[in-house]
Amino acid sequence: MKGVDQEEIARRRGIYFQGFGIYGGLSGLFDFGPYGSRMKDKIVRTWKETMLSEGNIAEFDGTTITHTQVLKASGHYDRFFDFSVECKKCGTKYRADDLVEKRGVKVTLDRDWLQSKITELGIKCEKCNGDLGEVKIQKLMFQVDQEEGSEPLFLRPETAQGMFINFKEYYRFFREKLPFAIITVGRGYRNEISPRRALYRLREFNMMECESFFDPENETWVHDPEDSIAVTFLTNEGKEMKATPKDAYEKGIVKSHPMAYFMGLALRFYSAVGIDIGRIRFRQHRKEELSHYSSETWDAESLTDLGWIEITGIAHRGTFDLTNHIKASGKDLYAQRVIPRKEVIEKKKEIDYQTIKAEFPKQSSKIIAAMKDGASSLSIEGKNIDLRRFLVEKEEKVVVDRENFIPVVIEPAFGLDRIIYTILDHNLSVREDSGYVCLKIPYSISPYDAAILPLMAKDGLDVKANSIFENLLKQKFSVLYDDSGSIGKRYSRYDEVGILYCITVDYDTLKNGDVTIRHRDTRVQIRIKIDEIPDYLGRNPWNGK
RNA sequence: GCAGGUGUUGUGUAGCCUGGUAGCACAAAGGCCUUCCAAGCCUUUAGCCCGGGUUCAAAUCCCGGCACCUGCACCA
Repeated sequence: MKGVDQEEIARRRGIYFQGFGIYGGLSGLFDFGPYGSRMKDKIVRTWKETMLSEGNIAEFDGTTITHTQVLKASGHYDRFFDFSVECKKCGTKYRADDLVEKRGVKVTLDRDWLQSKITELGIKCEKCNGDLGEVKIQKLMFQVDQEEGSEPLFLRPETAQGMFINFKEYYRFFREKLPFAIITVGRGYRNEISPRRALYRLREFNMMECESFFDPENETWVHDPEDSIAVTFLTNEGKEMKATPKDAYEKGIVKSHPMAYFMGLALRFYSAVGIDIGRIRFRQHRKEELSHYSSETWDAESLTDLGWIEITGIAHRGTFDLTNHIKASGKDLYAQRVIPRKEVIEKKKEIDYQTIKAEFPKQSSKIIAAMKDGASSLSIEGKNIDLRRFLVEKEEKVVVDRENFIPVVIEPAFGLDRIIYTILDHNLSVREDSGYVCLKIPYSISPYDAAILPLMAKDGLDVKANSIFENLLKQKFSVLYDDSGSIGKRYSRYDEVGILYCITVDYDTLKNGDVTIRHRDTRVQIRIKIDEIPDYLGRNPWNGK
């Protein structure tokens, strides 16, 4: 939101702030404070509820330290090094491997090799023809060193891989039926060259990822795409139109049914956490922007004071990941489909043990061993014997009703930190009359259920308020108690961190046993009985109004 | 990584050019007052990014480092 410095409020109010502050801070690393941690938790909970209510989605919680083989198979390892070289004269930066490759030379990803090739080929700056400097290595993944001499490990650059390599566990869990999906909430790590802009580009970030698996012959989700929320779709051909995910699928804007479905889920989730759907659009990746494995990718973008930022990527990963893990691990990560039952007659050649024993009673074991090794002849007692005559052909009926295939994957990946940034951006508003800031987030992601405030900290009001506070805590409500300063100041304090209800204990409370409940957005107050508070907070009757 | 800019209590900032007690506002804590939307008064807590140099004296000038911000480049 323009006019409000989100970062300043986040820092002052303990929502989020730069990590390692007392040591000067480190860019791209942010911590969540007392309010932010709780909000983050509730956003994650909302996301999980949205996803898990599909019925055929299950959770996975994997490690962040990752086996190197996984990243070699996934292709990350090869992109682990970025070789850059800079013009000494004008400062233009190039990818060293690109420069060499452009000259038709097959590239070896090695610094010294690239350095000598550049010298050998006499490659100069493309802009000013100046001399190029030293080839530098940028590591894009964080490396974890093990014992000296052994292979290093890496912190995962995405949470997805754990869900691919454990595909079979989930395939069994879902009793071998597709489609199903796996979700993970966790951290990923990327060594960004220049992480900046608060929560937008981080080196350690929170992701909520979903990997859904389909039979390529039936790429359909179990429910129909959302048809009640419309947003703008921007295609890679530059077309722009307003549509619901269902429309978009039916009109062929979005090719994949599940992809359209997940767009709808995303919209439902955004709206549940208070993101303004009017400031959301889906943008299709251009051909040259697509990852090498993807045939179709859509980003959900939100409009914030940083401009349009990507908050979710929905990518068609095809069979890329499972295929690579099958190759690299040699393990079975196939799914099976039922096909029309057919009987196949298989011809097999078998060893005729009886004849061998009858003809060569003493050498039979030697002959059999030779045949099992695949020998076609053997010399026994000076005579060369053709072993092929001991093979008899047999026919066998085999019933085939299943076949293997590699499932295709559609991945909706939500960037939690950017979603938090968007939520704050869309919900921080300035009151017109006072100029004070109010964070109008939904109750479901509000950091606390309510604040309990005595009108004044005397005449027993504080004692009464405190007993209400203790009582609500016992009933597992998340509440705060505050008796400092004037009542108006306290209301404002909780408005700014998005707490929806302030419960005030005043002089009538002592007489009548009731309190006032004040609504954050409207500032309207009503009176209810003390006993009714739990029920009221549980029902949240003000939500959505 | 390059270029430019910046670093002063919890937050926002003044002071730096021209060296001499580090100031303001808000926030926070304690008190007085106050019967519902950041009231007032008194009191208090708390700061010059780090290291070195120049100087009688450095927030201020010089050197080095670190960090952050913006642009460019890079990048899921």
